[in-house]
Amino acid sequence: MSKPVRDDLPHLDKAGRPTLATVATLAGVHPSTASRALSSSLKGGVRVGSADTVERIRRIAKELGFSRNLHAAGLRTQRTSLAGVLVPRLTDLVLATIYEGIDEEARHHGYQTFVANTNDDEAERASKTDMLLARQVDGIVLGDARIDHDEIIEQLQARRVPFVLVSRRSQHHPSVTCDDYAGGRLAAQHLLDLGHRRVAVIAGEQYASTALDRLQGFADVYREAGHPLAPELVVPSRFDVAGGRRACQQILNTSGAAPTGVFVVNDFAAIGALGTLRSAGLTAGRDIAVIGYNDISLASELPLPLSSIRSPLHDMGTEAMRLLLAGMEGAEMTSKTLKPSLAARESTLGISTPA
Amino acid sequence: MSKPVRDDLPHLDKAGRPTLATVATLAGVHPSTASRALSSSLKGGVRVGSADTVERIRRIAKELGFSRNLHAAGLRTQRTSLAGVLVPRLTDLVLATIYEGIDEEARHHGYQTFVANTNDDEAERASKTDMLLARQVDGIVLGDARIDHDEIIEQLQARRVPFVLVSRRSQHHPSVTCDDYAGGRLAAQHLLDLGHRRVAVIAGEQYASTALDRLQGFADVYREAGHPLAPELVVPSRFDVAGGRRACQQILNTSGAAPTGVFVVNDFAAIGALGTLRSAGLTAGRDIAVIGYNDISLASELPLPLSSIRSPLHDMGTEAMRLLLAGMEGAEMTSKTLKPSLAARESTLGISTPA
DNA sequence: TCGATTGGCGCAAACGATTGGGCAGCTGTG
DNA sequence: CACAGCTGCCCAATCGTTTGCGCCAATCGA
Repeated sequence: MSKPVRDDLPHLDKAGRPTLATVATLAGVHPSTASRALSSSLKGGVRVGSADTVERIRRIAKELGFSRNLHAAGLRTQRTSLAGVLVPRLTDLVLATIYEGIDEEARHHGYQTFVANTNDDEAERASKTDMLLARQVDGIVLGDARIDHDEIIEQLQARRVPFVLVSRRSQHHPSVTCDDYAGGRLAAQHLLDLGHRRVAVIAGEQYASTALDRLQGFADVYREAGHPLAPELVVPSRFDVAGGRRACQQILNTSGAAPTGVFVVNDFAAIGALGTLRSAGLTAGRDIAVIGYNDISLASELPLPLSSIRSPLHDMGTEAMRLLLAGMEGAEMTSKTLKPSLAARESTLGISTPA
Repeated sequence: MSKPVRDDLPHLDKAGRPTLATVATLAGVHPSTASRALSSSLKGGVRVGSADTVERIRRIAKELGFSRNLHAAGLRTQRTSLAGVLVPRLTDLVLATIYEGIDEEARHHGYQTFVANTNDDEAERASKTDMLLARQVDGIVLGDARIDHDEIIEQLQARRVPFVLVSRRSQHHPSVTCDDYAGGRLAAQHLLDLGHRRVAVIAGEQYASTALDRLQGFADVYREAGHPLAPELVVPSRFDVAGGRRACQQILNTSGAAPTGVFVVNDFAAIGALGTLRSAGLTAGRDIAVIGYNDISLASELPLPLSSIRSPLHDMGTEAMRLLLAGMEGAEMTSKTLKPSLAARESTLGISTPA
């Protein structure tokens, strides 16, 4: 990086770090000249000084370890190179992976991201959104949209802040999602092919389009095949391990014929379900088939490898950011849908004993 | 939140959002008065206007949905209320959990956090640090410190930026960590108590104090017990699932007597190891004991519940932020060490077949 | 009635960077 | 030699907010 800051320079800021004026003074030019010299690398060289002046300024800036105050620059230019990201929780690996995609793409385009958890809570969503706006973000990626009436989205529209939804869609707003309906159908067809006629669904949160669409696709396939789902075997749940555990318990407690297969709309919840089944003395893959959703990296490595629907999480993030970048430049924003695929493993195929 | 922005107001910013001047004009006062009225809630009411003026200004601000431009404010006050956080990767649940603790505590004290991944890569660490400094953060939490020579830390010291390490320690720098040495000893004592004499260690990255300390504690107990570790059974690894898988494969390939137990310094790597064992036809908990580290929420829910050393991740985050806050106020910073504990489960205790 | 005190606000200068406009000094041409 | 055109840089305004200083009017005491 750079040499330590010296203490005997002109125009240092209060933290003792060099400012543009420091560089300019040392180079014997006006701050405006220094500004142009340092930013001409970014913009096509219009109105930039002579080659040796530019060279000298750049060298001095580097020697000083100067880095421009992005807030001051943003104040002047009205652009912060900041994109806000709102997610339910970063400890949810699914969202963390999407976020990494978002951030990666943002950096490739000179943007930085500011991320915050909302815990799917309305009050938190509102306050975190306000926080992002107070930080003057140039645009927002929303990872926690609600399917129906979403106040936050309306706020953003009213304030004309460019935004894009990711993972979850909401009405006609621009979004990048995985085709959850198709994914639900994939899961259903897989279980159906294996001969499962009576199946349960651990259905996730009912305000999330992901959960709803996956269930819808799944239910449609079973209905079309002449085996409509039993309503008591479709139970909502949280998306985490504990949620899956509870929902699975509820299914096991249901009277009537036990299901031979379970579709869990989220891998973490599926792991919770596996835990419950184990506690109940059932072996997944033999006594009951279990298929999850998202195909997180753990799924294939579990002591009992979990069948799952793979969705391109990282790509969803990068695509979402790309769409937002387009939107911030005033382009039309058209939603994008990525394709899921099936990853069949022991939890549905049965247990293969290796040699 | 607030009403939509009107278009016919004075002094809107370029994005059409109201500024302090908008509020002031509508309230018929000078911007400085408005500033004082709106910030007196924060600071003990010195030099603040009459009660009804303040009231009127606050009401108008709320009606307009005014929120102050934090960058402009920071420019003036030289304090951004921003803390930077550097972590190896947010998709590592361990770091994500620590980060949540950090962020939570920060918000309680009116700070926001700006987080970035460094992938434990020196170049990325440098550029992300520069980025945080360009954003004028008031302090930094480093979650990716190197045990030995750490350039980033020296930079921060030279620039007099308050910082604190979390999870990993480095020399004498202020840090909040879990007592990894003690944790390593716990794991060793557990395996020793169960009768394992020949054990392997999947030892993690050798630049991280967490990995080194855990191994050291583990090795010490075995040495003291008269069963020093076989060097070929101690293999470094990445911290993720794939890293554990590879390291475990290497251990299985080792000539000589096979170990009866494995200590993996990280739960994700432990899950990878479980995958390898399963592929090799070995059943963890019966053929070989496996114990991980961190006790992530999944560990207890796995089809084969994983024994692990629990470390208070969330608390480490909050404590780290507390320490940083103290440091930012100029207080002395003294490192803190939290205590780990043992969570023994089937992967070491053996498989209990439920009724 | 008048001077001293004080409460309530306004004024203007910052903070650090950017940028349109403009002013020198140079070269080239007729 | 005069003038146009160009190059290379500076000037000053500006972004939105904060804050030391000081003004004005109201209140009080004598």
